[in-house]
Amino acid sequence: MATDPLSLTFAALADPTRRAILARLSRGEATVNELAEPFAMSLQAVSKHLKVLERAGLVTRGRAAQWRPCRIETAPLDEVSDWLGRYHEQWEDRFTRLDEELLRIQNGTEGEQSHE
Amino acid sequence: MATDPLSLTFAALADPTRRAILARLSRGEATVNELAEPFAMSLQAVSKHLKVLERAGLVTRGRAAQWRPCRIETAPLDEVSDWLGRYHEQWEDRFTRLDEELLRIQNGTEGEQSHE
DNA sequence: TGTGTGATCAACCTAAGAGTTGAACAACTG
DNA sequence: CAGTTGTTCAACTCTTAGGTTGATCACACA
Repeated sequence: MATDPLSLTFAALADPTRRAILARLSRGEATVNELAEPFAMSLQAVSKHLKVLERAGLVTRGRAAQWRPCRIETAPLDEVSDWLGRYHEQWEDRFTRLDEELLRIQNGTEGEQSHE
Repeated sequence: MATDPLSLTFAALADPTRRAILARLSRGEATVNELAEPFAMSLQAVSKHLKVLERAGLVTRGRAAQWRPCRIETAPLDEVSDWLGRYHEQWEDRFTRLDEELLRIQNGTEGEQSHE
């Protein structure tokens, strides 16, 4: 797998379990046990998911006695948002170009159109 | 891998090559050869990347003689944007709660703070 | 000090991702 | 028809992701 930050973030988000963990964490900190409770998988599996989220910077963990409270971090999501944003501009550009093309077609500059 | 739409989209985006392909396609349609040209990998590898993008609905392909022109599709990116958006609201909520907490601390309602 | 609890580490399995090469298919072109 | 070009299919390798179980570590508490 690619190890650049954006790829790590996207990869971390490409799993429903991990997205559910983030959803839970967005409502406040939680321990590994609390996070694992809703899932039909072992605690160790959830721990691994947390590691993936941690590697992507989406989660940080504190230390309180034998607990490791997990907290969501928003910075990587901001990066995703930025990335999306750049595309959104380009979509608009693209739509603009499409509009122009449609105008050309409507003006009869273009020949017949396929129906695909 | 998970096969729900959002997971497919995130997984497709979790690769720099595929994001570069999308960047190229956002500037207009392109053939497989054109898309493969900048990369130091075989044409077949790029073809596989395109399949991944296609499965996620990020790319559709036409047919023109022996060419298969690729076109970017924005719908899945909109889904990502929606997903992010839901989180963004929650961040704001969270920041609001943090602000409240900071106020409480500044008012001396809270005891000493750790420096973590 | 021993014991229960929270969490991770280690080893293992299976499936899938990402790349390769070689062959095959599809459509234009001479 | 033969050859060339664009693209995909098939088989193979290598690595990693995601899950399991069992052992271990870290801390609290009686």
